[in-house]
Amino acid sequence: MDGESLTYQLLRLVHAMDRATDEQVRDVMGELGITHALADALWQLDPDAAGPTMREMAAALRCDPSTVTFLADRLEHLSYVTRAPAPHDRRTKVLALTDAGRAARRRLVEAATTRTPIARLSREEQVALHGLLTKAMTA
Amino acid sequence: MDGESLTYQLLRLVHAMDRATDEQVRDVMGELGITHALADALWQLDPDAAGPTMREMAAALRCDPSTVTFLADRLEHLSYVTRAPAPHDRRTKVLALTDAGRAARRRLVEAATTRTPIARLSREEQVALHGLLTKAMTA
DNA sequence: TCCCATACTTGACGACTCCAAGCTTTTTCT
DNA sequence: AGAAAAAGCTTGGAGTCGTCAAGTATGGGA
Repeated sequence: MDGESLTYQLLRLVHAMDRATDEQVRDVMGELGITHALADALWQLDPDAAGPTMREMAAALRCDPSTVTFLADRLEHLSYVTRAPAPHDRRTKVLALTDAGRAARRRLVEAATTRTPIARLSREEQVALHGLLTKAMTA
Repeated sequence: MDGESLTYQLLRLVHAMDRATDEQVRDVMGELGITHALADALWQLDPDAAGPTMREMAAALRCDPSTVTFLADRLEHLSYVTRAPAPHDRRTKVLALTDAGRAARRRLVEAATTRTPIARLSREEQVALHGLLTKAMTA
């Protein structure tokens, strides 16, 4: 196995792991009445920090701002988030989790972290994995 | 950082790495005239092995068989794949890369493997990463 | 032969995504 | 201050993606 095909194998493994985790969480998304894209958006909302603006959410999701409008509409309708104009700049809308949204996000994170293939690794292995991934992503 | 949030961090890292790789390849997909889903399908076609049937492709992509019909239509129209009935069972259609398809796939794989954040790791680190990911995925 | 399972296709519908255009609010320039 | 430019969000249109249900053709077994 030469260097190129090792990287190729790693790409496949990373992709497979990401998809496998998604698949394990599908039933929870169904129970919450949300889709994959909505779950991604919920995932971005930190329960303990100030909510992002629409534009910041678009940057985090790497999508068009108008897509965030579409997603926020649905999350708001489900009462998982609120969308309020910022006091200092009324052009921007700030997204914030509701209590129901926090509960939904908690269920999502709980299911993902317990069911992902990563959970099968020991703590030492997870620490090693964290080191390698962090190095690759920040180098 | 407790065990749960370590797993959470790892999930974010794996997801971020998968997305980062996609993003680095976007321009190549544009040049090839294909979308993300079509690139995924092309990625599944082994240039050195017998092509899969539509159904096998659907299983590999974890999607509905009718979606493969849709994707194969476009790949065939772009002259990247052929779709021929299998001789022994004319119900099944076998997908195969054309020369142009092989070239397109090579460009895709080449761009992905050289631009992915994983490529920043040394060979030893990649081997370690491969061991950890394989263990998680097969355990 | 008749029945049924398998493989693919088609049509319908909803979800996702981008782009271009429009509106409101803020900032900048004169 | 007033006009112009910029920023942020929303709307409308189009194309892609994905599933489900129904239809067609082929293969296999009673």
